[in-house]
Amino acid sequence: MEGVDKEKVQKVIYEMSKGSKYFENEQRKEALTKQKIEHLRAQCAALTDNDISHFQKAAEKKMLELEASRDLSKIWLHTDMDAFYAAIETLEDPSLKGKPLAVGSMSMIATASYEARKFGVRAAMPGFIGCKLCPGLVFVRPNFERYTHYSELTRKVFQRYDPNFIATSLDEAYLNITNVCIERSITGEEVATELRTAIHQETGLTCSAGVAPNRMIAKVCSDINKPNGQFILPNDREAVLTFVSTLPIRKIGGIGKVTEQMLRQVLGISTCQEMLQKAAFLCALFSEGSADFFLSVGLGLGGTETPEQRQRKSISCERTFTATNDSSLLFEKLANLAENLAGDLQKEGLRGKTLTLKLKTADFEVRTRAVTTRGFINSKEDILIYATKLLKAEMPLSLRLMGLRMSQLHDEKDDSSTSTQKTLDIFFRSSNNASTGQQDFFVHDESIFIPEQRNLVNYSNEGVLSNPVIGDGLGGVSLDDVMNTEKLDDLSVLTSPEATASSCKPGQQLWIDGYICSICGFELPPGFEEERQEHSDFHLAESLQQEETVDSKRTISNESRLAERPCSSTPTPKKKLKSSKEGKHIPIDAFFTKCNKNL
DNA sequence: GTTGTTTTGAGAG
DNA sequence: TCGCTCTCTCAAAACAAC
Repeated sequence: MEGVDKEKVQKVIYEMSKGSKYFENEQRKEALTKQKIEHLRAQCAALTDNDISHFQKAAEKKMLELEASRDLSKIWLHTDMDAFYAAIETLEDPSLKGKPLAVGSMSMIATASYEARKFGVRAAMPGFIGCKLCPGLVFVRPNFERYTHYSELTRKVFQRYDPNFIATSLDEAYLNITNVCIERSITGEEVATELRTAIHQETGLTCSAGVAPNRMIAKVCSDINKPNGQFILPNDREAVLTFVSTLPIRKIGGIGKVTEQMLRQVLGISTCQEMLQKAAFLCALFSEGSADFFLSVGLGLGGTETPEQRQRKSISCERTFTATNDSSLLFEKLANLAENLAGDLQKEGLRGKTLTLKLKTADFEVRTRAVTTRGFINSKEDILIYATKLLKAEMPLSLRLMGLRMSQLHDEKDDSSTSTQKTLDIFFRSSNNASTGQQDFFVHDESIFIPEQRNLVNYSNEGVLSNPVIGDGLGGVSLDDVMNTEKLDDLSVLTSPEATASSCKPGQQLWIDGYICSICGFELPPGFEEERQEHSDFHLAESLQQEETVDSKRTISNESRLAERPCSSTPTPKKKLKSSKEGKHIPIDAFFTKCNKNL
């Protein structure tokens, strides 16, 4: 921003931050970045002339390929609303007009008005620093319903120019205006002017626009004449190359503070064009994907086709709070998060397999710990079981943020769920579920089939349930249960040897209808005598093993229980390799292959 | 033993 | 007194397949 005393702003930010835990963490992160830079420098120095010549050839080949893919036939427009949240608040309350305004709180500013920006106040800045920079700063709490309403109004306008426009946030969108330009014989510039006028008429808000042959450049262009302006780059190769020749790499979406530092300090790259000059080194030092991206940037290439609508890959929630090491408070917050996440999953009809616990310590260190469950889950109770295990493994610690994310999603509406029918363990489990009502925690044979659950089954409690049947994924686990280690570990009774042994007496094994195993539901027609015998032996061995281990398991101390970690999570140090028996998942297909071979 | 794939944690944007 | 949500990438470890 012009007129901002950047030095003064930097000094205020430094003075306000130094000595804080946040600041210390930032320094830690900077040290890590320096390490990365040193590592890259060493790699660079180790390159021989031969290496460089090899990578130069590879880079030239890649650049030719990329150049061949250049498409100048499309016209893309990027729009960005000006200080969107602040502008809406001013529109709704005209008394705010002309005042330095921050939408957010003392903790964090989401958007600042242009009057506030003159003082150096900006988005993603803590409110208390904003106050210091601009003593008269007016704060307004965010009102997302309001912003969504206005966003919808802008989208109605976008729709008229490109029905398949790509909204990247409430206030930004990409429009492919090629057809509009052709059909109405007008230029991209005329479309941009018309669209911005329409937005203003229909919302009372202003926006900026950029027009270019691809999305990457269009986004850069929309920032050039902000606020309430536009910039048009013609669909001409030379114009594009001239444009990027002096363009600082930091202007490109995807190149942030760390990448900028690495490219500048290791290879001396600061403009997009310099990417091409150092192409061989980019290919030598970075992964293929990264190198391709950097070279595309150097050539001014970007997306020109409207991408297919992507499916959601994860769903999460997280909350920041006053740092605490009070475990009861932390588990209470965890329960709230589990409830929120379950609600969101159920609202969208989704279930997930991988649960990730995110933690931010009082020192701002961020950790994630994940567990992959055997089946798809979405109930608060199931989520809480796994989340609690993950959190317990990290205790004790002082936290200021916790979050839960579910990934490897599966749409409930799509019940084909082929992925759950791939392995014997799931096969066995599902057949047992049918008779017991259990879903995710039934263990037929802990040592073979369910390594993730070993922390649940390695020790059973004194009180073994006479009836192992528990409803939908251990429903009804209360906060008290979660808080109480003993109670939580009582869950092991679900998978206790007694619980399963009672249903696994080999002598009672019957082939229902002549081919369905009454214990696990596995189907083996008469004629597969050898396999049927093998199958019976398996259940016999299983039963004997369980009986043998019952007593020893009961004697395991509480200490060893606490030392257990969720097996699928990967805390530091990484989990040990399991023995083949412990960790082996036997693909059901493989079993059938074997059967066929024996025919 | 080698190679390819998946999982996990970390971090960028 | 420094947020929330989501996607993507990378490296290393774990694991499967040959």
